[in-house]
Formats: sequence, C-alpha cells, structure tokens
Amino acid sequence: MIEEFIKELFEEENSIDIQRNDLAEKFNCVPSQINYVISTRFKPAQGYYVESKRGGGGHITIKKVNITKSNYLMHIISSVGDRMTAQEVSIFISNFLSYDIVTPNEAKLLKVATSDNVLIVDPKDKDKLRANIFKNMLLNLVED
Amino acid sequence: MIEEFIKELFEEENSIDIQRNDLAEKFNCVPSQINYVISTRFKPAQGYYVESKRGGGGHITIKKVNITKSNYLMHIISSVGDRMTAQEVSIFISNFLSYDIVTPNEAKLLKVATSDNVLIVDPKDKDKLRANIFKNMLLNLVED
DNA sequence: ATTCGTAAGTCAAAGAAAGTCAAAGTCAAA
DNA sequence: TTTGACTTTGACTTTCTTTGACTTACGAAT
Repeated sequence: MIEEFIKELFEEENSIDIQRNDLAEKFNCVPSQINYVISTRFKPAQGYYVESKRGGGGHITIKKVNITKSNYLMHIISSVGDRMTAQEVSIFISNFLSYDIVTPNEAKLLKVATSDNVLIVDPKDKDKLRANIFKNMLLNLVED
Repeated sequence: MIEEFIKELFEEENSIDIQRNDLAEKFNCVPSQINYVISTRFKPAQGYYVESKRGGGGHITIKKVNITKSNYLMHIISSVGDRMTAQEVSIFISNFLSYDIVTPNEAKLLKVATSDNVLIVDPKDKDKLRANIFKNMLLNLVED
C-alpha cells in the first residue's frame, strides 16, 4: 500500500518529498516501516535516488532516476550512425541482454528484424535500412 | 476439490491470486497440501505459470499460459502471403495483443519494424519486405 | 556553545506466509 | 498379497514484513 501510494506521487513529478512521520500516521504504522518500504522498493537498481534530512522540517526526497533502461537506450540511439552492419547490431543486442535492458524475446525480435537474410533489399541500402529499423525499434523500448 | 476450486477462479480472469493458508483452512487441510495440488496440477506443461511471495501479505499467483500460442503463430505464418500492407500487419498485431499472444513491448517492436516510415525502400518492394520481416519475427516468438 | 525538541536512521527480534521433503496412508491393479 | 502411483500430513526451513527500542542529525532558542 505504501509503495503504491508513493509511486502514485510520481505520476506528476519525477521527484517527490515525503514526511516520514506523517506517512506512518496516514498508514497507521510505525515510522521505520517507511524506511523499510523505501529501502526495499526504491533502490537505485530500481531507478530511484533517495536523500533525506533529519530534525525540524526534515523530509525524505525520492527521485526517479531511470539511468537504467531509457537513458541508456536513448544514448545508443543518438550515438550510432545512420548505417549499421549486422555484426554491429549483434554486439549491441548481446550487451542489452547482459544488462537486462531487453528480454530474451525482445532480443530475438531485434535480431531477426535486422538480420541480413530477412532484409531483402539492394545491398547498398541494407545497412541504412537496418540502422533505421534498429533505432526505431529501440525508441519503442524507451519507457515514457 | 482444490484443483477444481482453483480452476473455477480462472473462469473470469486468466491470472489468479490465492493465499495458501486461507485455502488450506477453507478445505480443512494442511497448507502444504496446496503446494501439492499446485505442483501436480498447475505445471508449465499444463499451461500454467506460478509465482509467489512469502511473508506478510504473501500470496501465490497462478497464470494461465496460452498453450495455443505457438500453434496460432505457426498458423498465421503459413497462411499469410508474401506481401503485407502496414494495415494488415496492424490488424494482426492488435489481435495478438488481445489474445495475449505478445506483450505490449513485443507488439511495439513488431509494429515499428514493419511500419511504412521505417521501411525506406522502393515502394514496389515495401510490402514484400514487410511480410518477410513480420513472418520472421513471428517465427522467433514461437516457443520450442 | 549548550540545550532542547523534532525528525529521520538503524538494527535485531518477532511475526507472517510460503516452500521442502520424507514418512505414512490409500487404493486399485497385477 | 504385493506393488506402485498418487495423496496426505507435519516438522522444519526460508523469505519477507512488522515492530519498537535506541541512535543520530538538524535547527532554534537559550
């Protein structure tokens, strides 16, 4: 419940501020419960950055970072040129897989849609078409 | 009895949530009996996928997997011709989505890899290339 | 500087659920 | 009567959550 409540706060902003004791009271729990939820559900690995301040006017700030997937993909998209060989694409895909950026199924889709034997076009256009398909597919894996 | 009870829960949904202890109490049996039923009656081979969480608020989730997925995809692959318009592809994809044959992400990948503005080739070759990409992508979603 | 109130942090113990596994039970077929 | 597949049971384990006593940090007022 607490996890959901906090996540709803992110609908508008991508940095939110909460008061530990207030939240605890709202959910009728012990204040440290809030710490528990934050430390298990808003870890850096989940794309969140947390900071806080004690004392009067204290608060907990949680920022949605999303360094992970989206930024990474956007970076790739903007850094590769407008032509890509099958080999190059293949290297990217195996990196995505090892960083858990894509699921195995998604990896297969990326691979097959950019593979040499599927892209039956004039050889001189192939690498350009491939780069175009690849980048557009990645763009669609970027979360909003 | 337990097996039947659980299967009835699937009438509406195709993913259900149970509480092991509650069920055990309802059927007047030991909790591990529930595990027995689940492990013997809801195996992947029977088309079910099970996941669970322990501790407070714990639960067991059972998902009905569409075993006809592969068959269905194979059927599509062999029945469509060697040319497809973006429109045709789009209709297939929305069917896949509504039958849970693909995930939303996979659907996006299928769509973008076959979309008109991504496939920059001689217009007379476009529908053929599209059909080829589409069918090969589907083939890679068929489970072994 | 010291003190005081306010707020957040830590951590370990207790609690809540689910998982495992092997022993014992059932029952029909050989 | 024996066997063997299937089921039932419960002791023990593992994982996740809740709780609360105690600690630390900040800021404002002495």
